Amino acid sequence: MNASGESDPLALRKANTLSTLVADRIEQSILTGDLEAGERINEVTLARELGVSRGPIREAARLLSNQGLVEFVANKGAFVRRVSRADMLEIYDLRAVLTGHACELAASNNACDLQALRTLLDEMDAASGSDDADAYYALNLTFHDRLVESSGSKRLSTMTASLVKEAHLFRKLSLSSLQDMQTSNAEHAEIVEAIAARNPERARELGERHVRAGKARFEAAAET
Amino acid sequence: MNASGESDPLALRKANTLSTLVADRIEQSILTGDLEAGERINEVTLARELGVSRGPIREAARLLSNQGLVEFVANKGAFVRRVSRADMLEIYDLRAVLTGHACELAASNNACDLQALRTLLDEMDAASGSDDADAYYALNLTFHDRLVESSGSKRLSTMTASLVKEAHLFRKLSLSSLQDMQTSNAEHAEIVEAIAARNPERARELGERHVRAGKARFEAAAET
DNA sequence: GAACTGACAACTGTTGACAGTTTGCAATAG
DNA sequence: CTATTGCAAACTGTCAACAGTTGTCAGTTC
Repeated sequence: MNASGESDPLALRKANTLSTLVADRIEQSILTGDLEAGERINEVTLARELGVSRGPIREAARLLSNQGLVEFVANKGAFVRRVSRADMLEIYDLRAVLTGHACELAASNNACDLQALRTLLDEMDAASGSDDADAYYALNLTFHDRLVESSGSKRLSTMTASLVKEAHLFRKLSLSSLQDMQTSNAEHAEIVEAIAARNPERARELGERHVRAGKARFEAAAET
Repeated sequence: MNASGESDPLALRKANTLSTLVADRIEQSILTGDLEAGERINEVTLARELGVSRGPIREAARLLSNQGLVEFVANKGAFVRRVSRADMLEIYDLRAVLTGHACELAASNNACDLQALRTLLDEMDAASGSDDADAYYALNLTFHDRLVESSGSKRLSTMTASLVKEAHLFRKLSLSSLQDMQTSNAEHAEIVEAIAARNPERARELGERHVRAGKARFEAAAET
């Protein structure tokens, strides 16, 4: 609501720099679809809109560029990344491999919060029980987030997060039939089990297979 | 007045923006050790040195920050990333997984330039034959580069490149005994063979194991 | 009527200046 | 002699103005 952000941002300005806040803002605009894929990010317009100068905007855009959300063209500016179907398949493959690795590490670690993961499993069951695809979708995201985080590898987390964000840019269809949700969550449960059982190989295999299954679902749904 | 800037940069300015050139320059300074790990990047000094203003410097730093070479602290500036031994192990694990994936893809693709890879194998053999660790090191880098590129996945390439650059920051020891070079290149050859034989599973397994072996060599050498 | 030319408008790239924060040093109190 | 406080220099964060580029559109020519 604060187009020229007042109370909240000002408090944060002590820790975070303006560029960071602007970056968050742009990121949100992109992920909510407020800024469409392929659209140019007009610096002066955005600067006026947010009540800052162009400097922080440019820095924020640079920050997002290496995260894969934004693309730069010299003398033409920053464009919201356009993600093709081929990109999506590539992203799924990478996520599969990284998720598998994360699960392997999580199964070897002591630092995995199984309780939290199991709670999310239950909540996702509830969501699919009431056929609430939106809720399931959100829970699924946080589940995968937690899963990767429990690997203990920060790099792995940021890599995955970046890929997930990029995947968001492909908006054609959000999938999730009732059937899909149920099988997906069954796979989740198996993964958590393997981690709890301290079986790294199996955890890896299941984690990788789960994302590959997601890729298959995507491919099936995106058949045109 | 560009301290050691010549005619070349001016020609490139048409295509690339100043920020990009500055970023390349900084990256080089970091990788050659000109800028030491943990050192702060002084904006005004660097700006004066390169004959540009602070804007491009800041943007370049932002560009490098998401590449893992530079770290930002609010109101304190940009620091050359400090890479610990634990970081190195984490990086090795990730590289192992990604390299495995790259090999798998390369074995499934038609777009793999086997000829180039084999040439590199020979050159590395020659380098280890004359016990030239530096040459081997450089060749090894390009070999892995080519290998990952032949996966056809651009994202995979940039991810790996980023990790490799980060690993460069850990300078303690460059490893490579004669023995290491020979075994390492034998592994390379096996990988190329598997790719040529169109055996994705084996290629993946070998690629992953090769980097893991590198990790083991690193651990053995870094024992203090 | 179609193709080319040249100016104009909109935007990005870059710069130099201003404001706020951090840090090190020096003076002072205990 | 040590600890604390206050100041000043250095540096980063931000801004507003200038310079160069790109794309468009009217005018001209064939």
